[in-house]
Amino acid sequence: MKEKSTKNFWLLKSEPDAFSIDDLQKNKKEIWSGVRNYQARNFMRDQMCLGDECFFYHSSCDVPGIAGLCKVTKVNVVDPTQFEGKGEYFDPKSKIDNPSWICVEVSFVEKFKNIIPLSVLRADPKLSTMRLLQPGSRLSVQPVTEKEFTYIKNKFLPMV
DNA sequence: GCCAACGTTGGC
DNA sequence: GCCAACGTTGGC
Repeated sequence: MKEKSTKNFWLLKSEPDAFSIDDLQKNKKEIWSGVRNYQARNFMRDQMCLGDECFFYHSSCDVPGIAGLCKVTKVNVVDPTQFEGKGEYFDPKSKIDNPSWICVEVSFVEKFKNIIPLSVLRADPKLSTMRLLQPGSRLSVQPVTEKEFTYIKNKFLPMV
């Protein structure tokens, strides 16, 4: 695993009430803890590489959409919240010497002046195959193709 | 607040 | 290993 030398691209969802792009800007970096979905974990554990670029997506809010950019600055991070007994993300089945939940650390890159709303992404036929836009796509960590990533940056960033 | 889609759990 | 019940996600 993690033998790829090319850069990967991702979309990370967060509820801005809990943790927003502003929080990431303030903190500079953050451990992407609390993910409790195996598919999402597998992406982080098996495929994310140092330097991978990520869209920071705001979900469950007034205007869901892409709020900014971050990048992967640490891999194979043991999610500390799985061992926090009283915490929301405690996992009694996880063992200290064989942790179930592995994540990454991401660092702030850029906050867009204006969010790129989900509705606007959805209105672009060129993005119709994007994973985020598929019905019932709930994965909080999901891959984005390089094509999609650069297309979105080129199309929207001059305006936002 | 509704609800559809999806993931997880647990009995059998 | 099936599948029903339940919980969660997240847009609207």
